[in-house]
Amino acid sequence: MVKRVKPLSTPVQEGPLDARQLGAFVRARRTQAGMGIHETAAFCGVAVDTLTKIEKALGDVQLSSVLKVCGMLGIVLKVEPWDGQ
Amino acid sequence: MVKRVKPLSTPVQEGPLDARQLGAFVRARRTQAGMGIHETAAFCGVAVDTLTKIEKALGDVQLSSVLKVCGMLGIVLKVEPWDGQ
DNA sequence: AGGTAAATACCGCTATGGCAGTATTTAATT
DNA sequence: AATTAAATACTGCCATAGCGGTATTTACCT
Repeated sequence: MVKRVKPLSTPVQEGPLDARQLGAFVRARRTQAGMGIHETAAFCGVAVDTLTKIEKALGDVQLSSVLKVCGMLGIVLKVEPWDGQ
Repeated sequence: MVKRVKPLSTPVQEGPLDARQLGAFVRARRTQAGMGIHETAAFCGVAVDTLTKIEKALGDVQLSSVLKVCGMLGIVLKVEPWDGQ
């Protein structure tokens, strides 16, 4: 009777990051960690609304919110260098 | 007598991306392209204020603004996969 | 199918990001 | 040092992101 969060598989990114892909990564990471939305939002220091918007790519969000969530969930963002490293 | 934009070198990123590093990448990319702030803001479809905030990491910005700027300048953001690709 | 927890939807309220336009300061080139 | 464009600073307005709290819906588990 203990309800669990169904873990999603890590998406494969091709091309530059967009909001939808970012959301997929966040949701995958969260579910793989077995965490709920409310729990995770509190853990990351953002509102449930905000985390939902990130995961579902609804509307817009602040960069700081994205960085908070990625930071707390251990999602590493990289800029691909356009010249030799 | 034609004033030029002084090109900055591409920064080296270590660790997860933060607002300051992102700004450095954007400014490096813009100056390497020989573009001014006003020109670039218009080209990217954001206000001068917004581009300045991104480059100097002042205050906060919308994710959509960041993605617009990165997209137009050819800056590629990647999520580092946490399991085998 | 029923019970239970997670996810989503809804509600104002407040804070602030985004914008255009202009004025001012800074800095690159001769 | 003078010139001229780029960069920054300032102003006000509007739109909306962020928030907590609660209510509702969805979906997992036995």
